[in-house]
Amino acid sequence: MRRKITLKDIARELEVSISTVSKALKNSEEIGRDTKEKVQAFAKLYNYKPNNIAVSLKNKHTKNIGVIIPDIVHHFFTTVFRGIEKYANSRGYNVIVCVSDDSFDKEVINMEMLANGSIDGFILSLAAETLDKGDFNHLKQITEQGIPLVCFDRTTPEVNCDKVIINDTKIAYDVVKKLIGNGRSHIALVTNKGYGDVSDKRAEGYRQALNDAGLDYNENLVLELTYNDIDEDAIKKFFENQKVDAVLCVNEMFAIHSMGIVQKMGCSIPDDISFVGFSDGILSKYSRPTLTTVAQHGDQMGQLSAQMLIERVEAENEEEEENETYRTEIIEATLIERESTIN
Amino acid sequence: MRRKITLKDIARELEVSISTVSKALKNSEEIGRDTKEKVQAFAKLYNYKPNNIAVSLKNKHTKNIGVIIPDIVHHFFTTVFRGIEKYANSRGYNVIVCVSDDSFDKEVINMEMLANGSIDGFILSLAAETLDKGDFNHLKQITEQGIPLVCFDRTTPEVNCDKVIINDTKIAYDVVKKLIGNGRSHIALVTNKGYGDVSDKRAEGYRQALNDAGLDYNENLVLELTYNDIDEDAIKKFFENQKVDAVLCVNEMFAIHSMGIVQKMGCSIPDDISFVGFSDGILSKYSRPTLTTVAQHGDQMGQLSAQMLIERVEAENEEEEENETYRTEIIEATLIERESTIN
DNA sequence: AAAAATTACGAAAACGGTTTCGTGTTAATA
DNA sequence: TATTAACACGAAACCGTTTTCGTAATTTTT
Repeated sequence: MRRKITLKDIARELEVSISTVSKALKNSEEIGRDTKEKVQAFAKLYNYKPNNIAVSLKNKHTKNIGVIIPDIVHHFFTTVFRGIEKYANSRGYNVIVCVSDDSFDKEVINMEMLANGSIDGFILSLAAETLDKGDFNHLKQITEQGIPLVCFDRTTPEVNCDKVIINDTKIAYDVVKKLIGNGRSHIALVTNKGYGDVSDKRAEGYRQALNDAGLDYNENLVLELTYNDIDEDAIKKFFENQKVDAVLCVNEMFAIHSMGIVQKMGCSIPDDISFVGFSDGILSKYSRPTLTTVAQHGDQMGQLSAQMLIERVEAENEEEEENETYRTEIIEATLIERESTIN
Repeated sequence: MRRKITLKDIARELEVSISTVSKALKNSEEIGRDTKEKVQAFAKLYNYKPNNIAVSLKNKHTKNIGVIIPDIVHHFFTTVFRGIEKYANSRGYNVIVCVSDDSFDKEVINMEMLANGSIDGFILSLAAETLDKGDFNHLKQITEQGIPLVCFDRTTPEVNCDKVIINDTKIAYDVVKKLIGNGRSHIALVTNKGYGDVSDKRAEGYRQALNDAGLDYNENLVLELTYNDIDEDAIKKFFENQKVDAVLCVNEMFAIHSMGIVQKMGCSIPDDISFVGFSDGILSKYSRPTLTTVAQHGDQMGQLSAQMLIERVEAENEEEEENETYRTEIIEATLIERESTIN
């Protein structure tokens, strides 16, 4: 087993000083032609590569970014992650991922683990439990320490940092408007039981669209479900008891389950009921009928998040003064129309 | 912005030496009661946490493991990753992910980036291009440097390292045997165009089962597709020209696409044709009909990989002598029967 | 009371780099 | 020829820890 070669080894072997070797490898003007060539040749021969850890310690940055997401087996987060990884890599950064499992405690622990020098900045999407709890002290601590933070999708107004979100309210509004335009008037909303921000915004858009069209907002047309434990009976009852001709679901899963159930009940999609979901995942493309859905452009979201983070990280390195004005970038969601709606 | 506090800061503030602080925080017997309490209280008050990078440099291990996978927006890899992350985290390790995008070059670059001190060991699944090319020098270099390596799923006999795979051949054999038992005799195989190992093993099981049942292996019953660019016309022609009453697909995508096409052709599933896929992903559960599929237990695979890696990493730390006998663990795949087959 | 042992701490090296500054040698200038 | 500038390199500090070893001061033992 050949251990990695260090500057010291090269210096000893070539009978020069460590600093000379270091400079020679950086092609410094300080070092003479011959010495440089000698050192570089030797380094190449023995495949010298600087030790990342040592460089990090010295330079006070790691070229690592920490990503904390609620779940990884989840199409949307996965696409965002790919965007992050792609951009980060292109800038020479590596990505450390931790999954919070939608747990507040895990989110806190993960952040603390990474905040002690392992990373230059964080990208995260809040755990459901954190959102429920409304406790964001761990995030505030991070930002107070001067560690850059970018939140995407599941964010909170309570913490000051860069954010990347989609225009949830508007797109939900547009979708419902469109359904109304298609002649639908009994439009249901299938949403998440009690956790905030994203679902709420979509619900808000839904409500506004109804309102603007002169339709009443009817609580009975709103079904709340739990993502990880979808209650099929509740769905069944809901559709048995309400007259519904279109459904907006805040995610793909709810849409797929609901579609399956109303189909079993003998309804035809989209003739009797139109369906629209959120987050254009793999199921939407392959369900029967295929599902009209709001694309959240996770890849783009990830890339943009990474870009914002890295910009801030590198700005911190250079300038002393910090720019305390945080940006909130909005990615335009787009509707992908498929068989589950009538155009 | 409160910068992170260091040992030096504490030492200065409390007018003791850095070593005393370090020892006091570790509850060393060397340090007197009073001093210890004073230091610990101060550290707690200012929320002192040791700098990971410095500790890594000193201790020669990072508590990071590098994971290199072909794709992250892919259910199987995603579940494996979750397993890795879960286990690693429980052992105090963090996970750095790089995606190779099935590209040889990216795989090499990513490994080199991480191999310079950033990680204690690798877990990887080979890029398709690497498998095609048959060039594994980058892996050999890694192991020669004494960096532990665990390969999962897409592995190669050419490199000596720990491996975690499923019993591809046997499960494919069993599945085909079962299809035959159900009275099917024109059994097709839909496989990957030209990349090795996993698909080949499944094909081998397919062949053996036919052979053992006295059925001829018929090349015309084997369809080769490209994962990222599925040729629907080819599928259509295939099923038009061959009499087929059961299909084994080496992945879920191929199965879903094929099912859709034969359904459009007027075939009934499973009455006319049974379908079985590999890797129990999200589509299998929600397709119509639901798809019988081989579960690869990605989560378990990930956990086991992480466990094997960490064991080796920590063994390296302690003992001087290395254990050069590598293990290959086999995860038992299981068939999940759904509507696409007759039981 | 002298010798030995213990206690409690500090100095310093080490991990592997980067970078500033100083200096001896040669080349250019006055 | 004396002075200055340019060149080529090395010493040493530094990043933030851990850890070995040395040593005053105190306590215990003879």
